[in-house]
Amino acid sequence: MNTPDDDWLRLDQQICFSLHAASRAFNGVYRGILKDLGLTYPQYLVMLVLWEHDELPVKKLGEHLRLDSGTLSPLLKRLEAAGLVRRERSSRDERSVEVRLTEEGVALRGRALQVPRRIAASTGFGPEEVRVLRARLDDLTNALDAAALAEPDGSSADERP
Amino acid sequence: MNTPDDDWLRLDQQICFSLHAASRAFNGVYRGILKDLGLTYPQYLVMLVLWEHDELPVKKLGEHLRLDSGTLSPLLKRLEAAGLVRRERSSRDERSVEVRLTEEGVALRGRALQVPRRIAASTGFGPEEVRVLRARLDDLTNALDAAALAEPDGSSADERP
DNA sequence: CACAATTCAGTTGTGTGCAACTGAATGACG
DNA sequence: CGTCATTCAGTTGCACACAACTGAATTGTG
Repeated sequence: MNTPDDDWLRLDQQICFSLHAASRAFNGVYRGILKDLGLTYPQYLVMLVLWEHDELPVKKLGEHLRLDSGTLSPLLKRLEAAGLVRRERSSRDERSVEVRLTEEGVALRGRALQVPRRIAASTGFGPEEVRVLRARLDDLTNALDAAALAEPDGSSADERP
Repeated sequence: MNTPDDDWLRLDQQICFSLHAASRAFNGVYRGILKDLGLTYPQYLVMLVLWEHDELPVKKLGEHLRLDSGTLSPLLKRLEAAGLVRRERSSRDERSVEVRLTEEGVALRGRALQVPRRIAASTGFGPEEVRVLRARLDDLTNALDAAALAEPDGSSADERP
């Protein structure tokens, strides 16, 4: 059972495509539902974090979402333009920018409460299935992240002083 | 255990984030490995399809990958600029454009054969685990696609005057 | 205290992904 | 045969993602 290279390539096509497609399909379903709130999917992710924390520096936000400032900065500017968040440099540390919800941003949470319900209704997934799926995806992410750290490319690594 | 709205929102945060993060982590691992081939992840997906079919109109390519011309046209132009594919309008149907591999494109397959092996090595996933994961992701995609069709949105539609 | 290394947000450039549109070619139908 | 709808690739505009960089603030070290 050697599983020749050709078969591996075919299999890779399938898994690559499956994950890519699943991600985009998920995005698409949320897009339709979030349109009512005037949010994109990544903006919704940011708001979910802020509804939990209420006030957070950009750095922490990025750690929660695994996103860097190159993605977050313009995104937060758009959320600010929409009146949902306010950004102000920390007086403690002038390098840091605190992101906090406006009243409008807090109020939006009320309307967002129906989103998970609509998603669940759309997919027919119950809380248990969601939990299982989430666990598997996290396993995958952890494996991939570990792999990315272990083999950043070819050779020249040296990441942790 | 009625699972109040607040808990649903928290759960939604987790599954949203998990899928989003998994997709990006996957992308990141492939990015590192595909850099050697000079391909991006979506370009690799296109090449995988072409290695199977050798010649395909843009339309069919889009059906295989669930991508539309808005995404494929510029991507294919880049692959053409890289010398991997050639695009020529069909003589049968002047609306259609046939995409076919160049010799270089065909040759790249040889170097790509090591990609799945390196991915597998990076993640420690065997063929069986890959198959199971793929099946779950396809289930998810099918559920989400069906949901997207069933509930395109709700209000301002007006798709065909 | 001075000065180099680090941390942080932001900017720039490239490559998707998708909606909406354009324009050319084909097909359907009276 | 002529007109109108449909099909197809391509373009435009917007919003991520991410790498690489900038510039300001802070920290660590001597």
